[in-house]
Amino acid sequence: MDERLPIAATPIDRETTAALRPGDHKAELRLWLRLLTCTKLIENGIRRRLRETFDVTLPRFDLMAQLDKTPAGLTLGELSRRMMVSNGNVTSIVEALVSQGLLDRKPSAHDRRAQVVSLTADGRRVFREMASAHEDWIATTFADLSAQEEEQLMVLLSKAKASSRKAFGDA
Amino acid sequence: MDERLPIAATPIDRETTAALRPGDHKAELRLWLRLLTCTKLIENGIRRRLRETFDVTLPRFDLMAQLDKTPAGLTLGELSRRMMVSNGNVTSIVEALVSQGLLDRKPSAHDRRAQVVSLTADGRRVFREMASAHEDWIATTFADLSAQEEEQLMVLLSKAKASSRKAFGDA
DNA sequence: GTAATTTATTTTAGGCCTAAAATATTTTCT
DNA sequence: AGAAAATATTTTAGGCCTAAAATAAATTAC
Repeated sequence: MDERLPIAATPIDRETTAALRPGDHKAELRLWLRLLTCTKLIENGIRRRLRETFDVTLPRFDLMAQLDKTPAGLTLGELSRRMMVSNGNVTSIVEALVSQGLLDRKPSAHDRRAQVVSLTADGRRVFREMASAHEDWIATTFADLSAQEEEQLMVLLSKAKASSRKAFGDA
Repeated sequence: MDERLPIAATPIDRETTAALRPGDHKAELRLWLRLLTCTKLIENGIRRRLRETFDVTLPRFDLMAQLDKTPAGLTLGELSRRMMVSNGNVTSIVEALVSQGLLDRKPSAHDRRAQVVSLTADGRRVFREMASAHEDWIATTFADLSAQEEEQLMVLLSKAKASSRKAFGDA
């Protein structure tokens, strides 16, 4: 038997533990799972409310939100980048919203490959109404966190975001 | 003009500000968007790596992860609840994995309505290999956060999770 | 014990999503 | 200018996802 000190019996921090067992990153795994659970929980809740209250899907709402932030309109490619979904996906969501009369779609002035999409007057009116309710639902979602906790969470998520970008590359 | 004190000029905390403007919850909205961005960033990165390295989809990996944690197997309903996706969705993912020989599917001993799904020996071997790489990718994702920051993030997300559950109901 | 309700799963219809290939246009290089 | 590379979008094939309806079996309430 090994007669040396029982190092595991000494309380040591997690970094050291990880260093002793190079392949063990259970803490990070748990963190990721919690992040995922948290997001899915909120996402599913918002999705349900949007459907029940306004009969709209979450992706369509999200796309409209991007356009509301940019009244001049966005190209499909920019929408794709900002929403972090594929090009083809944006094409079909835009198609649906255009046919509902909520979006306007016109060729770009400078680039004949590109199309600029923007909210119609009706789209803007509809979106603003939904956004107001949405904002309240989100507020309720975080109701049990203090302003300070929200701020801390914001800061930590920013770090996680930066770290992730570095890990996976911006491409 | 109103001659009373210019209350907005006094530095006050955000809670108070919110109370003065009942409909304003921009801070929570930004927090939610950051949470979503962070999750999508990691999810997309992991999805890409799983496909490139193991030619497997993320939902299939996630389902196998649930079963690896529970060697005795799970019913489809339990899988659905734990993965927070619909019943029908689980049905089709299980179908794909069974036909790949990675999952075993048998009627429940006590309940003839239910089916118990578990990893086959091959499925377990394949999953363990993927899980090891996955764990490393996740570790890299959070590499720029200290152990203390990870712990703080974990705690705050737990609070957010509890708050969300309360807001949306457990149903 | 039978009827009503609940629970587990599957099916259906439709929408979201990705990756990869195809098309059209613009930019860059020489 | 002309060829090559890059960019914007669409299309295609296939998988994920939901909601709602349909089955089938178990449980609950008379």
